[in-house]
Amino acid sequence: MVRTKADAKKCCTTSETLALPDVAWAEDMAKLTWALAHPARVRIVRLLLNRTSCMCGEIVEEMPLAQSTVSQHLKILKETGLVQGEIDGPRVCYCINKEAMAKLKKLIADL
Amino acid sequence: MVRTKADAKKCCTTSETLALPDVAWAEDMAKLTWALAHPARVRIVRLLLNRTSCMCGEIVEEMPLAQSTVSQHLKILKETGLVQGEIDGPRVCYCINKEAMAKLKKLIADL
DNA sequence: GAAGCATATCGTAGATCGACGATACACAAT
DNA sequence: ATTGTGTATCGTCGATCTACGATATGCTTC
Repeated sequence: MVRTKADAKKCCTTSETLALPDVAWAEDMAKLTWALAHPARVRIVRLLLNRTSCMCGEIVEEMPLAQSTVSQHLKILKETGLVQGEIDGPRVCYCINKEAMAKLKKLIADL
Repeated sequence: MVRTKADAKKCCTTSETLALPDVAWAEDMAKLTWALAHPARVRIVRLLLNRTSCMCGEIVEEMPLAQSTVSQHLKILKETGLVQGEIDGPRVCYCINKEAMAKLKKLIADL
């Protein structure tokens, strides 16, 4: 089972394109996936998907994290556009941005 | 347009379930999305998807990064299972782990 | 205006990331 | 065995993440 250089060559079909995908596209994808790259943020998103909307306080109650930490994660989710926050008096009502969600799903599905 | 406490209440349908998703599920999702949470790794994955397989050196050539940096990213992709590396003599042939890829797609699609 | 509640921001500390060059390792060819 | 090539690992540095408590902000109510 000695493998020669010729054998190794077989593993790579050099005729296939190697062109790098668009840098902007990659950054877009990375930004969106990064939003979900932390268990706490995944749980928050899942939580919001189960409801039409949710108050910040309710999220904090369900998470084993300090209020300030949850607020930080929410900020990240807002910055990436996955989540929207609507000020409602002294509270804030969070909900999923369905467009951003659809974009993420499409990006992954088309991968 | 003064909003009272009763109005605020409307924004949240408290009858909906608030049960947190499984922690393990969230960690699973976070691990996989984190693998794509960097533009360089997104580009590498895309590159591998365009080919049946690819040598490490070819990836390095196409990326504006040092060989050691690319190797680090590949290590992360291998650890998350998205990418497999097959030793082929002195070289390593990388390819996408289709099962892991399918799992990621399903996780996102089912979100 | 004062008090109270909900949320955001600040400041900090430790952990991890991301980049690189230098170096070690593994295999092939000589 | 030695050399050369391709890849992985090490060590380091600055930047960023994540967590927290403390504090500021904004709105409502009294």
